[in-house]
Amino acid sequence: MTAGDSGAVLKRERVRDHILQLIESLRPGDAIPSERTLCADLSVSRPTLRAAVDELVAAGLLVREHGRGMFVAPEKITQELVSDSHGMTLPQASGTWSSRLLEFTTIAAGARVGRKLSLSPAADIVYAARLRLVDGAPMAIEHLHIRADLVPALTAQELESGDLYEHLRERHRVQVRDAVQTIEPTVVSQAEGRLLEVPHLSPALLFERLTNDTEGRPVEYVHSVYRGDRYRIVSRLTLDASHTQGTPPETGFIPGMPPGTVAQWEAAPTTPR
Amino acid sequence: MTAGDSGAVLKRERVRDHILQLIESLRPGDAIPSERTLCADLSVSRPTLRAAVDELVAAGLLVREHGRGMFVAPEKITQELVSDSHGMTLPQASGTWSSRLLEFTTIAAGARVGRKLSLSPAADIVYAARLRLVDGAPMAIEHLHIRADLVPALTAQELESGDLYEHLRERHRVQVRDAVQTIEPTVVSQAEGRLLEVPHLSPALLFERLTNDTEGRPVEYVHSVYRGDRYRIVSRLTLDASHTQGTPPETGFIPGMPPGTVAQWEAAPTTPR
DNA sequence: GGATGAAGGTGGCATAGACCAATAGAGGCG
DNA sequence: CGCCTCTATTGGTCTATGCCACCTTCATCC
Repeated sequence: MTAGDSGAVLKRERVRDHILQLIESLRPGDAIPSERTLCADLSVSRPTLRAAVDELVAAGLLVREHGRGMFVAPEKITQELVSDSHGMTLPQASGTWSSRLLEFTTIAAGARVGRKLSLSPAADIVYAARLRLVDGAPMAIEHLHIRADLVPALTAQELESGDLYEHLRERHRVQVRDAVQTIEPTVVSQAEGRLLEVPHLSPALLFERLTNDTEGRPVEYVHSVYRGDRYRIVSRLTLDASHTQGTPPETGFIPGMPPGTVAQWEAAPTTPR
Repeated sequence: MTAGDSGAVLKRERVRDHILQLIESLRPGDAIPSERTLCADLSVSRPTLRAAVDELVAAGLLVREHGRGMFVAPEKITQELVSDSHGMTLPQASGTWSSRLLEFTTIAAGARVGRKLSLSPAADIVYAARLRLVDGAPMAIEHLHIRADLVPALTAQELESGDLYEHLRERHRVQVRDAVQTIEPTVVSQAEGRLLEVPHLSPALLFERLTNDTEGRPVEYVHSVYRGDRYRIVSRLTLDASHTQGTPPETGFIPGMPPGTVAQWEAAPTTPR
């Protein structure tokens, strides 16, 4: 009995559902049987079982601990949305942020970054990689690329403490004004997973931000990866009159965010456990 | 030479980097050597090579086509941020949206949904699952839960065409006013992958939205999964005076989104190919 | 000439087995 | 008694191999 034995009922799925059932009968933190035990119970090979477990780990339902075993994940993040009848209190950003500098050099921009910053590929930029932590726990990896000629005296100290934008304004006479930011989902690589202390291929948010100063010059290009299990974006949407009373376009409307919507953002690290 | 031969340099990583290099020398759509060929070239087993490729597929750099081969992904979504020096034109939402109704029933709310909508678990809700398409291509799966007593005459037709909020207002006398929405990264399940036509475990965005009407009553609870390779969130951030001149808080600031930031959203499906 | 179908290549799924690395616990030694 | 080491267990990685399903191609047949 191998892969494609008619029916499209993958062995992985059967195994996954079995473990899922197992999880539901347990509480967060409880241990589940070892890989080898489950293999025997379900009559599947270990790679197959691991493939099934991989899904559950990626989905955040299970955590693995090398040498110890597998455990039901402490919380399901999708169960956290608060909505207390009237006011809708947001779990406002909590915890104290800190940074650990991973790298800090001045290098040539290169083609890709140069294009984004409207610079020659040979122009110097300050490149810094920071691990951002909340209450000591890793939350994000930030890759900053800043025009070197604008901040010739930028120090490592300034990247490790305080608000970078404030340092830019106070010490370097660079006043940031606006930015364009894109957000998309991604998964963490092995190296990123190690830094963020999450399993390989865990969901994450990828931010790309291009910041301009008051003169319209591109100042920095930031590329960040935020942990998906601890970070979420919360927005309050208000449907304005032009939409609720006007003629909404049949085509081109956006289900996720209705047109004419005014949004207020909060980006909040969610508290663990 | 097996797994942990000192050095922590995983074979997978070496293979991945090799393929990455290969990708960079090619253009989108180009084919890369077959799995078996690469195995021979790199002297690794096929499962190992597949594990490396899995990462690249999950990251959206490579696409696999059963029976045909592996190809460089049509676009690298991380290369699409536009920034034309002055105005910053956004690749505004394009394409025409349509819906395919997957399910449409009236059922009891249950504990979880009931809690979100401030209803008794036994109260009836209209549940609808929709596949949202852009120019015919799957973009998202939406699970809607609407208070049944507010929309007793909701039809399948209304869920398949036009703006739902408009139908609610015009036909059902329900005027939506605001909503709280959370966005977090996730990965698609096997079933979701099939519907969205993306590989299993691909990155995706999970939206949860709770919508209220003008009287403050919760109307609908929506749970949606958007393709990560075709959908992204674009925001324009403006740093206001209170931040650029005031005293930014040392702790509690949010790197992804500076405090005092005014954001204007666009949620844009990215064009394929 | 156009449809048919067999062959070979490709990715997809699964197996069995091996060794490494991290952990926890049992046992021995000081 | 306390510390250490040794061992069993668990997850982590990799190999080698097989079969299946899908796609393309090309030779064949009508």
